[in-house]
Amino acid sequence: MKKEYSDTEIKIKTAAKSLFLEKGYSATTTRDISKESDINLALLNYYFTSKKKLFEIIMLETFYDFISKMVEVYNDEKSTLEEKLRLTSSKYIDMIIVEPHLPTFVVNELKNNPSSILKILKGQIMESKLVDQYNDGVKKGIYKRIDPIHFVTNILSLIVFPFISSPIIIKMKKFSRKEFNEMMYERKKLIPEWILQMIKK
Amino acid sequence: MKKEYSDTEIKIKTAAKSLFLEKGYSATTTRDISKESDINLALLNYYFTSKKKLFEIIMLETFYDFISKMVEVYNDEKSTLEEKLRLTSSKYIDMIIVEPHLPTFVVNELKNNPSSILKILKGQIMESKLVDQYNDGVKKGIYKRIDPIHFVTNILSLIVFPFISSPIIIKMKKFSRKEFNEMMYERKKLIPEWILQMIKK
DNA sequence: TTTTTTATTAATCATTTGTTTAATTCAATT
DNA sequence: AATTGAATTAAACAAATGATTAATAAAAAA
Repeated sequence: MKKEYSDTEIKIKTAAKSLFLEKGYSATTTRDISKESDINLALLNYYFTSKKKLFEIIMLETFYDFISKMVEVYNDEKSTLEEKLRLTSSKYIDMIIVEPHLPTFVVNELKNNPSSILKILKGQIMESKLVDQYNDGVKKGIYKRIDPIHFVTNILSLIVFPFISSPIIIKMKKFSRKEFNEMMYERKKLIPEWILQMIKK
Repeated sequence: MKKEYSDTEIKIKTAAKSLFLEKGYSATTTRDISKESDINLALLNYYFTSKKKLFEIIMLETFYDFISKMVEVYNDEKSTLEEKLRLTSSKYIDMIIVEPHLPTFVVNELKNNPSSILKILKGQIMESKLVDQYNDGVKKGIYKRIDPIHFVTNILSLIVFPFISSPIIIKMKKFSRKEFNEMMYERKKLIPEWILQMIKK
């Protein structure tokens, strides 16, 4: 299934990913990529046929990584709901701090490439162990009965949106990037607590 | 202060806004705009000097509208904190349902045009009546003491992020656009309740 | 070593894109 | 009616861009 990439291909992909993440598809030129990866311009088409195709490969891989990080935790058999919340919050915030352009890239380029890429999602989240555990809690009468989509949406919203709106937050609070990250580290602990308060009766 | 725009200028601006919102700055060409607005290509530069300048005008106005909607409610003298939450939630969701591309556009193009546009924000939110009311609640011991930035961020996250991630939600739940909107109408009521539960001791 | 295949390069092509020019039409002013 | 300035147009320009070609170098197979 997985393709083996040569050194040159990896160089191209690495540079392309970095540029696509930072500037988006349209604002990134093939010459940008060739320069950044230090390969000849023609090699891009030689290996990846077109800019579009190259982008699709990167988009797919990136989105897959983005979702996997969540799905793995959501489907862990041993952990409780609360532990899953803590782990998701922590892992996601760590991941995005390392690659701050990730969420904007994903949500932004997603609206143009919907169905084919979004197939990855099928059932992975709405039929996860986490949602089961939430539904169990509802049956037991400890959690409120609302559509689990709200539960799942809220988790992601509280984790991801602050990164997407980081320019606004940084301006409002006169934060440095470091201070902003500290705010996000704080949220690692806070978000699971908030989510629990939201669902508890 | 406010410039009077001629018919032609309005036609250009309307078309340009629609296209910029949908496809972003780089993916929108001046010929797209000229076609969509049914004006001669040269008129774009005649009235707005350059694509860049035109974009900046639209970006500024759009961001201003986006923020004003919030700021007006946040600074209302008569309403309680709870009423402000309900009104914000309701007005924002209504606004974005009408213009679904708005949030993605704002957050996405914002990272390229930071300081000059973000000046609008200065103090408008963090020194608002809403934040005062939150701080009062903290002093009275009814709300938890956390940095109000979290409070403000959470409101916006729960309202706006679902729209940004609508392709994901729609795919996960096999929603139609109509069903998705109904989910968002549901959230009008839910979000203020959630926020209160998050801050209450 | 020779041959064949693969990888890399510089140059070039055909479009696209933002912008400008010069001519023309339209509207207001004298 | 004649004149002036603004608005509009078609055509063109120069630069940028995605992609291809034909030649060369390197590696693998014979």
